[in-house]
Amino acid sequence: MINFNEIEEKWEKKWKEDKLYKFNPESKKEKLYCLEMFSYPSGAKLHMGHWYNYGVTDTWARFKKMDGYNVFHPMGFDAFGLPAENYAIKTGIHPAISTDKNIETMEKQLSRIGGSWDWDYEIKTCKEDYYKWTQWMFLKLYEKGLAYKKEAPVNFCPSCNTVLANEQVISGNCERCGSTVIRKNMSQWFFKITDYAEELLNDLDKLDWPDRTKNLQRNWIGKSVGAYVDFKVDGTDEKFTVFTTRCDTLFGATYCVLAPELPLVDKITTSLQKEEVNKYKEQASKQSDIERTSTTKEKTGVFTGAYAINPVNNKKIPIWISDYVLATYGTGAIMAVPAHDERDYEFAKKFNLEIIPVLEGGDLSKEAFVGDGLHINSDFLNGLNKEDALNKMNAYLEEKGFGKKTTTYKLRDWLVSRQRYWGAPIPIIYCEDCGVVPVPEKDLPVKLPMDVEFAPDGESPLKKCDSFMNCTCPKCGKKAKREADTLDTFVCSSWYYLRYPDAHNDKEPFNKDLINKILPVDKYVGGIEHACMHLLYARFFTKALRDMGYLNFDEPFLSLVHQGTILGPDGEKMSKSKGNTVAPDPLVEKYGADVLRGYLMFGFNYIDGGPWTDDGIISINKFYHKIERLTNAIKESDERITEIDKVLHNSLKSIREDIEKFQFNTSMARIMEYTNILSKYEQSGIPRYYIEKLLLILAPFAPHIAEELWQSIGNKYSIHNESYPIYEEKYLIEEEKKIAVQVNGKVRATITINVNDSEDVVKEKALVQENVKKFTEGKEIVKIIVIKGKIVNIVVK
RNA sequence: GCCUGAGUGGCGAAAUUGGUAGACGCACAGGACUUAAAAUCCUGGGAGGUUCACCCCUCGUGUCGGUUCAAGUCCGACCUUAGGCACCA
Repeated sequence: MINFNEIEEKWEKKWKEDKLYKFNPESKKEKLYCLEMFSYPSGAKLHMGHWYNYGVTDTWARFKKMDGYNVFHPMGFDAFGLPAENYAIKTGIHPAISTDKNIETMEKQLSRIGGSWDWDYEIKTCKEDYYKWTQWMFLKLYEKGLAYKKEAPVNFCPSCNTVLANEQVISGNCERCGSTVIRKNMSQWFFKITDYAEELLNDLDKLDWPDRTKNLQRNWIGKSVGAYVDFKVDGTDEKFTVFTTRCDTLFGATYCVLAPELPLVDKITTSLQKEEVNKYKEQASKQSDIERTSTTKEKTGVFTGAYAINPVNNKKIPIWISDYVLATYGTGAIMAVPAHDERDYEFAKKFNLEIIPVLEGGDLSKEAFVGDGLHINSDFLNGLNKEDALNKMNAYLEEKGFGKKTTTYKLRDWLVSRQRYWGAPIPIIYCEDCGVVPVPEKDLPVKLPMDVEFAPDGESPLKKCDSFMNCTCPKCGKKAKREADTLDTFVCSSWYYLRYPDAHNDKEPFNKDLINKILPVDKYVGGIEHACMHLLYARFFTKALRDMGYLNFDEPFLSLVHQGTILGPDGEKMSKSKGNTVAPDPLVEKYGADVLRGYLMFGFNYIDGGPWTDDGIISINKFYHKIERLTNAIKESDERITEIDKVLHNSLKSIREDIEKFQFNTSMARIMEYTNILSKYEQSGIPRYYIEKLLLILAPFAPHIAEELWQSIGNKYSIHNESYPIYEEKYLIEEEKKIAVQVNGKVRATITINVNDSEDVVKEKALVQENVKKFTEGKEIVKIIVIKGKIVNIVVK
């Protein structure tokens, strides 16, 4: 019996030496870019998730290569980021050193998977030759007005001591460490992803992505169509704009509410109310986001003393402030229609504000009526339904200049600066005379200094590094200071797929012609947790670069697959604290990489994942050893066996279809069916032809074992340069077929039909069945449905 | 509350998209080989009923209805569960 583990290392070495997986960009074959999300080089060993993602996707890539595609399949590391820095703070080991070491370990471990990556295209985002171009990206976005700095209330993680993007705040907590995020006013760099909100939303329709993921993005972008309506502040020149999705209820607006942070609040607050307003403002600013947005919290608010004029009826309505209105959404101001909005109703009830119904229906003494109803108390809208009223009001507002139709999004601009060390420095210089000056392209990269004190204290560690901070202004030559913040690592990963095909280009981030040939990525595989982060950011980058003329495609990832999660044997998510982790390494040592890959493919629905079982992996070990035995039963003979041919070609057809769908469990099942039929002939010997087919079929699934056995039957190295077997239709045609005969939808018999049987013959065959007769006798046959080659259903009364 | 998925044997799962539910495998049971075990091979199997046995019958894909000659698949309502969003105006 072969020791799988031993032969695997032998072949991996040889494949590497021979550069078996060398990508040839000049190839005339159709290109296919297969990409797994690259990983962070942590100190820990590869976990089951890595194997599940990389091992299984590799089978797909190998299949495509054997099937005639010019497969581009690179690998690299997302090497900047907090863990290395935190590790450094703890141990004193510099992130550059620990990261390099981790990468080296991971490279070794990855090669043990037996992946068909071409390592000549490897990327490490923390290296100068990469982050130089990350900085270049920043400059290009800056040039285009898509990168800007502004003072704004931002999410700050007190534990990581840095700001976070909205996407990195998971229900009020830091995505990385789980600490409660607080709000801080800080001057920060943003990317204007909101400029692309509409396109990011619309282009989802073009993508072969899971619906789940598309919905997450749609939800996150949060488009909502409504109108801006301008309100004048009574007795002043001030005015403000509210956003509403129901401008048709404008006649029911009985008060307005401003977010407490709005600058306008101070301008309009009457002296009588000043004290109360200030007190409320202070209170509100102290609250965390979770406290503030809790739906269970009772409404609070304060009257400003000022009144607004409702433009449609010139009614004076009071202006309040309340924290239930968010400064960051819409305009930070609303018109309140308490009769038809639950929140406004609650607020109005508490503070005794007027409630005017403008829609028919409901019982306002109990609650707000939020359903649909015909308009009342609404002048020219009376009697209209929602749709008509909206149209009419929109037209009216526009005509009178009171407001206009508009669209808002929940998506906010992407905050990219971080007050941490281990990241790409932002290529910006501050000059007293010239202001904000971008670093000229020729001066890139702005090197990350190595000798830095990086204990985080809420300010960038780079700030304390004089040799870094002090520079001369590129414009006027005077002394100047550098930007001390670094870029979020999500910026690095937003364009890495563009760098791979041209990873060693030192003149530009990529050659335009080359990447337009190899991109977009045809198959992208990774976890769903990146749905509203990496996957959204990368789409934004692609679109922005397209608009700058660098790319001729709109979307980076045409087809996306998420692997599921392999859970611990207890059905819980694997975690060290629960002690339910299953490490790949010991299993690889015991059974080999192919067996582990095989079980990961066979034992789960790839997209669902599921709990690990040891029994499962044993069964694949048995299966591969069975293939080994069958290979030993090889017989030099040209004999063809019809029974085997049928199974072979049927299996081949299914295997192809299933691999296409990332259904490796069923494709493995078909291989098993084929081996089952072969094993019937084990004693008498199996003709070479069938053994070769078996190994070729197996090659993408168990690349090492297939290579070894291929050689053992005297074939030429390497099996991975062979073509994947193709099925022939003629073997799929069944001359005879067993089909079911139903009476009133219940199966009562099966009959064997011939392909050439006419419908009448089939009916005849069905009706003469004993058991069919039993159920039809004495009854009237209403009709007989014959579905060709599938079923007969006799309807009786 | 809103938006997505998911729910099928003891277990992992499959089902040509409306056409014999449970492919393939695990575990299990019986048998063969063996002094014995391991390994391997063969047979069996959704539940219940009937039968010496084969046949056959009833029920069966979370629940309740509906459409259809025919429903795991389509429609409606609901339950459970996972994930996302949530005072978004």
